[in-house]
Amino acid sequence: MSPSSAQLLDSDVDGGSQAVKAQQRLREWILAGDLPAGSRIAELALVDRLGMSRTPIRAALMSLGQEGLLEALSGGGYAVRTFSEREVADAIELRGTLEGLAARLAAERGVSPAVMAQAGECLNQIDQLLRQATLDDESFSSYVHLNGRFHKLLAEMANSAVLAREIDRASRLPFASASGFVGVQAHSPDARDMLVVAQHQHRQVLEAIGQREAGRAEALMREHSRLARHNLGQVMHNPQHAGMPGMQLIRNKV
Amino acid sequence: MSPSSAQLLDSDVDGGSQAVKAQQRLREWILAGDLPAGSRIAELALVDRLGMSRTPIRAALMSLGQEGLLEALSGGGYAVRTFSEREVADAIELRGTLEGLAARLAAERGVSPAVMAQAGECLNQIDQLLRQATLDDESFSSYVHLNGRFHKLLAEMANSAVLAREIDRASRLPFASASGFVGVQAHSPDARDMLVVAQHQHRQVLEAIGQREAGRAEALMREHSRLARHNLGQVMHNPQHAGMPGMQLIRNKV
DNA sequence: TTAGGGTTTTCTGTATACAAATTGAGCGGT
DNA sequence: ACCGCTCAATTTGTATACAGAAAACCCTAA
Repeated sequence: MSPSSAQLLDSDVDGGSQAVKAQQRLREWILAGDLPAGSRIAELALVDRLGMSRTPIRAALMSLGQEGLLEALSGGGYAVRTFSEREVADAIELRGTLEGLAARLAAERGVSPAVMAQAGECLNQIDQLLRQATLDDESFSSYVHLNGRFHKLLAEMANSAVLAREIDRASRLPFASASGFVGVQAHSPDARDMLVVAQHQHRQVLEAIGQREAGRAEALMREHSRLARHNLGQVMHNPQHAGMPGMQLIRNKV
Repeated sequence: MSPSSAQLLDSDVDGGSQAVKAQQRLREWILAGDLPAGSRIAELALVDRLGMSRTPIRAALMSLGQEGLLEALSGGGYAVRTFSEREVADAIELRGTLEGLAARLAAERGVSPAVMAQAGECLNQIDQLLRQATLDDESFSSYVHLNGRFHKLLAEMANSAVLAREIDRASRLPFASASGFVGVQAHSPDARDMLVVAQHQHRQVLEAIGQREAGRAEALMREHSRLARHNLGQVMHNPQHAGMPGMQLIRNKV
């Protein structure tokens, strides 16, 4: 993985600036539920916990605010935001729509053989992973990694910086990301089957892009995001919410 | 208009905090071309020009960076960003896709009669405006205002905070916004005709949403954004680039 | 003349000090 | 008992001072 793109890897190596470090650690805390949701976050408390001055902390809070994890309060300051089930569903739909647009543009404009080969290799590795009848935790972890890589490649296939940027943004919310709910379903009986379906869609999308079938590529990518939405519904009706980073931020009612 | 949403109105009343003021004035300067594009923006120079300390200036720069008007440089700091014609086209396509999603969701979920009435009234006012055979500058200004209002209402019809937020974001880039190119074409001979076409699409979309025709609503909204793209092409091939705020940021070649 | 290296200068990132504003509690009135 | 007001304490927003790093510059050598 490239060091420039701070993926979902927690407690990565300490990023260059204090502000980046603060942003990373704060994001971890928010997703882990270590910060109370709804009430204002006192900056001075973070000064103690993070061991740095208010300046980089304020910068990090601002970034996380524009990222959507924090909401700006009227009187100033920020609070950890919570999401209704429908808001999460909308975020997934939004990501699916953007990825659909990327797939369509990729099909319309054509993709360099090198990138297509990379994506194909990525899918081959997933195929190899799914060859096992039962998957252990490590396999799921590998799948999450490969799946993220495939989606990232797909976003780059459109060769559009603005679109790639926006897809990245929409995938920032952990429950909206491409592999957000994969880990949650890991211990479900039909967990592997779901990955098989997802992988089939991956293949179809890549084929559609290769064949320059723009409409089909877009529709497939949209449908692909429905898997995440399905998983969301499953999870919300079962109290096994543990396992995913940002699950605490999804409030059951109201 | 609500004071909370800082629309496209330049030199609005001085916003509460210094940081907001800095953001507004910097945005104006960037869009007007008062800041050199490409090279690093020295914060100290802004301290002189804005008459405030570096702290709120840095906050404003960070916001404008995440807004897309500035790009973060490797060695730190920011530079005014420029856009290729294709990047602008992509930004328009992105906005159209998001607005299409909003229209589809609005049709699927249904819209309260109150909001539908507001949108209808908005279109009636546009109709009244277009009743004139020739439009003066004030009429175009009114159209821009009403058009922005309609698009904003449409974004709210989906009743999705995340989507509305993203549409607002995608419309921040002036040349990607719904009424970005309207003012440019104001003195074109077929300027009014184009507004007539746009208004027809407005009516069709609203009708589709009212009839719960989700697919049609989405397709119409996407097609509606193609008008902006058409205008982009027109403008890029004619050297009448003056008139629009952020036109300097679109580079002709490379 | 040009390339390279070292030095100086400027700039960004961070810490801290200060001011304005908001929140909360305590108190008095109805 | 409840509502409103005042005042104090905490908190955010801003200004400034400092440290490290990047960049520009100049000087030297080939």
